[in-house]
Formats: sequence, structure tokens, C-alpha cells
Amino acid sequence: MKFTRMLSRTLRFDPSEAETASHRLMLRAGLIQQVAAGVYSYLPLAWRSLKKIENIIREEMDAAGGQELMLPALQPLELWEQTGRRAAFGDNLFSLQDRSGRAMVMAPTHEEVITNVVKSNVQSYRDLPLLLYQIQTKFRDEPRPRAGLIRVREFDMKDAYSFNADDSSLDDTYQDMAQAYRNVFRRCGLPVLMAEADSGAIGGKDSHEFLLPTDTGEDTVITCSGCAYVANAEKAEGIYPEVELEAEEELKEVATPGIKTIAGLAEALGVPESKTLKAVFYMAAQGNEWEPVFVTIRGDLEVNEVKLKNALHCDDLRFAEDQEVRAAGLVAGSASAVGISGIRKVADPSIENGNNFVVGANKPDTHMTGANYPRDFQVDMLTDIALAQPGQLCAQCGGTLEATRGVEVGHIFKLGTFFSETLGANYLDAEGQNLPITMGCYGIGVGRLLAAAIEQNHDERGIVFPHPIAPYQAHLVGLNLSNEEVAAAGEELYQQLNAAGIETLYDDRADQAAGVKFNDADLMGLPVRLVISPRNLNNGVVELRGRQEDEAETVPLADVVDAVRSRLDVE
RNA sequence: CGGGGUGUAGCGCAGUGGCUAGCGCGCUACGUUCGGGACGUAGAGGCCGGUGGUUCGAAUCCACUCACCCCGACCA
Repeated sequence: MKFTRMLSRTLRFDPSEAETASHRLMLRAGLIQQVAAGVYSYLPLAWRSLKKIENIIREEMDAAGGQELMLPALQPLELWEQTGRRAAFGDNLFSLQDRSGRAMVMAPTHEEVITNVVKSNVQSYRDLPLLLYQIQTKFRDEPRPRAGLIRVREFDMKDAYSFNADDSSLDDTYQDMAQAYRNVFRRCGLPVLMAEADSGAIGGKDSHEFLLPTDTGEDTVITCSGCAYVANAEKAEGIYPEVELEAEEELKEVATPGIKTIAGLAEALGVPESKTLKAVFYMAAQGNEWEPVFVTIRGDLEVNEVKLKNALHCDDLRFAEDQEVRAAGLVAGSASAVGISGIRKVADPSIENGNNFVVGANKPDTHMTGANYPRDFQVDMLTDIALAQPGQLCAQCGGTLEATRGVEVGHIFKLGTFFSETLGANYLDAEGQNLPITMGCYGIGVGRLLAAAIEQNHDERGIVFPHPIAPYQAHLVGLNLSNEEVAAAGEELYQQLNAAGIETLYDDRADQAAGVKFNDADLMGLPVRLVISPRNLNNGVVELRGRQEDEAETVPLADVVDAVRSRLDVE
């Protein structure tokens, strides 16, 4: 490609809407252009890179036994009502009507359709296992798109679905896919973490996320300093400090004027936060029915809302608003489970780790000391709802937990039989029994992967593309191109590189200063930069420099192709 | 949806009631330059986000509205 023929130009200044590095650089280098919030045009440079990523994914999926197909993005809403996922997706579902008034959706994912496809094509255990995948545009009306391609409303996703006869067969496929994912990310130059993840409301046993550690990430990953434990904070378990039991005291009221926080309470009474109990109020929805839920946990710990939501088996969960708190007869700032009834109460087992707690007295400006479970209060459910936090200890090895931010670029998931049961995708086993197919699903956000790769690989001058996903491999810079000899030599070298199969971007602008070209080359971040100029030409050489190298080497003109090749082979 | 912010040329911005709306970069033409964002001369490019008001007069004041960005609840 010649620079003068390229669609997009580079920007000299950072566009003001971009804050994260990948967003800023993708706009400046002319990779993407925004159309609406969370909707982007992929310009030729980005598209080349995305196609390379897709091809890496294809190769790994095919190697894992996958078959590529293509499912429709436009689907009838009915399909989503059958599985109850219309409600689950809620406002995230883009919906529309066709000309005859039939309700349609732009698909956010494809479990429903693929399950129906398999249902009508699979009858016997002999047809299993199957691994099907596609690379296709998904539509999700996200409440808050952000950071360029990191979080968008229309995006390309590789989604794969596995169909197995039983759990152990699924386990095998799952392991294969985990390995395929590791291969994909390694080949894209991304050092991802594979983390245990929440398996969500659908059920399913296992789920793992692939996260690229970066400060601008949206997820928190908990890792252990002592072992290989890696988990999303939503899922992670940490061992919190033990509190020694004391001789039981009497329940006693104390005046606590103006004190509404755990920190304030602990300070005022001179006790550690772990000697208090925290009360939090949520509203949980089953369908359209909202119910208040009283949640209590030891004062030094935080509630993990994902764990709570799973424990409640509810469709939606949010903090209660002030009037809802009052309507439930609760006193914000001084609430506890002691003496409260008529509301569902959930507690974390940490309330058993310690005693003589300071708790709210359920009247303003008053707390109680000496509260003990279950002597003084009972709960409807006692289950782990604690958020693992850095500094806590690893449940596997006793090491110390650490927290890292990360971008989720892939997710694999054992679905079990939810979809096959609700949609009737069964098979006949060797004994003639009709059984639901066991499913798994596996996603990679292709555009997000590109953004994450840039987030991970850039410096103050611009993008540093990992070789396998760079839009072009070599950036040939011609200096003083008004000099005809140089122009001719540049053209010849460009042809030579192309003929050798080296994807080359040739900066053939005759009217730009050297500095402009070098800066653009740094910004665009192609792996190898070549410079042809009168000076070099006089010596019969070309300058060659890797994007991350400080020094250029000179290579005789005749050896350029080989030199570039050897550079690119080294990953 | 809650909170914060921004809409003026392709990009970055200035312009708080006064008449033909400005600056830098970029763009076009010509000339001089040519190894890390050159210079000169001459140009092109604006429903000042939208609607409605106030006023002799509105980019500027008021109301409504739309869009976009950032922080929180969701996900690849």
C-alpha cells in the first residue's frame, strides 16, 4: 500500500473524546472512526488487523475440531421469549419490528439459534460431539459504551458452541478450547490471565475468563502470590482475618449520635471493624416483582453482589433507595438483623467468625454491643457473599491475594443443559434413552482484542503492533522523493518487498518532511521500519529498525528482503 | 438510570449582546526546502448541535431538546 493512496490520514493531535491509550491511538493512527456511541467504522488499517486476528482464531478453532458457520443477526423475538432471555437481556436487547409488525431482535449472542440448528440435525449420540463457531457482528445496547473498541454496542465476536453427550465429554472439549484460547492470545502477543469466573444465573459448572492485565481494564482479577490461583473478583474466594471469640456479653444499647458508617462506629467505640456487623439493603427482582432483602456481613468485609445475586436466584439486584429502606422499616446507619422481621435476611458466614459484635439498634443514633449469632438474631440464608480483597489469604495455598485490573477478551463457559432442555435439543444414547445435549459456549471479542492489544503494546510515540496482527509488516519510508533516483529506488524496493510477500506500507509522500514521516511511522507502529534516502542510496544500503529498537542497522539493498523476513520470524 | 462534563472548519481550541465568527494544525496552488512534526505567497473550507423565546441586534441571555465524553450498576 502506498501512503498517498491510503484512505485515512493520521491526526497530529489527540481527539478530545479519547482518554484511554488504545482509543486515542486508534483514532490518531486512522484505524477507526466513530459513528455513534459504541458504534465504529473500521477503516482499512484496522480491518486488515482484525482480519489477521480472525484468521488466527479460525486456525485455532479449526485445529480444535471446530466447524465454521454463519447464523443470522436478525432473529424473531419469540425465540428469546422461549428461553426467558428476553427478560435476562432486558434493555440490552436491540429490538425492532418487521414490515408486518413482527417483533424482531438484533442478536446479542446465538445460543438460541444454534441450539435449534443442532436440534434439527442431531438425533443420535453418534452425531456428537460437535463444535460449531462463527465470527459475526453482535448487537448489545450497552448502557455505557466506553474507551473506543473496549466496550461497544455493535461488535464482532467469535462465538463457539459445543455439543456433547455428557459432562465428561464436555470437560474434554472445554479443556481443548481453553488451550485453543491460550494459543490465540499467545499468537496475538497478549499475555492473558485465565481466571475462574462467575458462571452466572444459567447454571453451568465452570467458567473461565481470559483477561489482559491493564490499568484501564474494567474487571478486577484476584491473583495469588504463592500459587497459580487466578479468579475474577466476582468469583474469587479469600480468607479473611480470624477474630478470636470472647466470653459472651449481654446485648446492650449505646448512644451513637450522628454515626452512620462502620468506620465511624469502630472509631467511636474503639473496636476494630471486624467487631462490627455491616447491614446493606438490596432490592431483588423475580420477573417484575421487587422484594427488599436485608444483607449482613462482618464489618471489615464487603458484599460481593454477584455472589449475592446467585444466592438469591434473582433476575436483577440493586441497592434499595432511601424510601424503600424506610418502607421496609429499616433505619439506615443503625440497622441490624436483631429484632427485625418481615424481610428476607441473608448473611455471610463471617458473622460466625467473631462475637460480641457492635450492631445497629434499628433506631436512630443508637447501636448495640454484645450481639451474637444465633443467640440474638437469625437469618433466612447463611451463605458466602464476601468479596475477596487484596491482602486476604489464598484459600488454596495461604499465600497473599493481589488485585489487578484487566480487560476481558475471552470467556469460556460450561452451559450444561439449560438451552437444550428449554428448546428440546435431545439425542438418543446407546441405550435408547432420550437425553438433553450438554452444551458449552466460548466467546472472543475480536475488536476488543485489537484494542486490548494496543492497550498492552504502545509507548509514548504510538502503537507497537505485535507482529502477527500488524496491518502491514513493514513500513518503508522514502526520504527526499523529489530526487528521482531515490524515488525510483524506493519504488523498486517496494515492488521487491511485495513480490517477496512482505506486506508493506510505502510512505511515498514527496512533500512531507522526514520528521513527519518518522512520527507517523512510530504512531502506526508497524513492526519493521525501512528508510531509503539519498544518503543510504549512495552507500547502497537501506536502514532497518524494529519499532521498539533504539538503533537502526544498515542492510545492503540486495539483502533487505531477507533481513526483514528474519526480523519478522522472531516473535 | 444516577452523578460530572462538552457541543464553534477535518483535528485541537478562542470568542459572555454589536454588525463581513477567529487562531493553530491540517487541506489546495506555486516557489524555496528536505534525516525526527520546514518556510514564503495566495486560497478553499462554518445551518456556532437543534427548536422556541427575549432583544433593534444572539455563537454569546433564557427555556426545552438532542448528541457525545467521563465516573458508577452490565459484558466479548
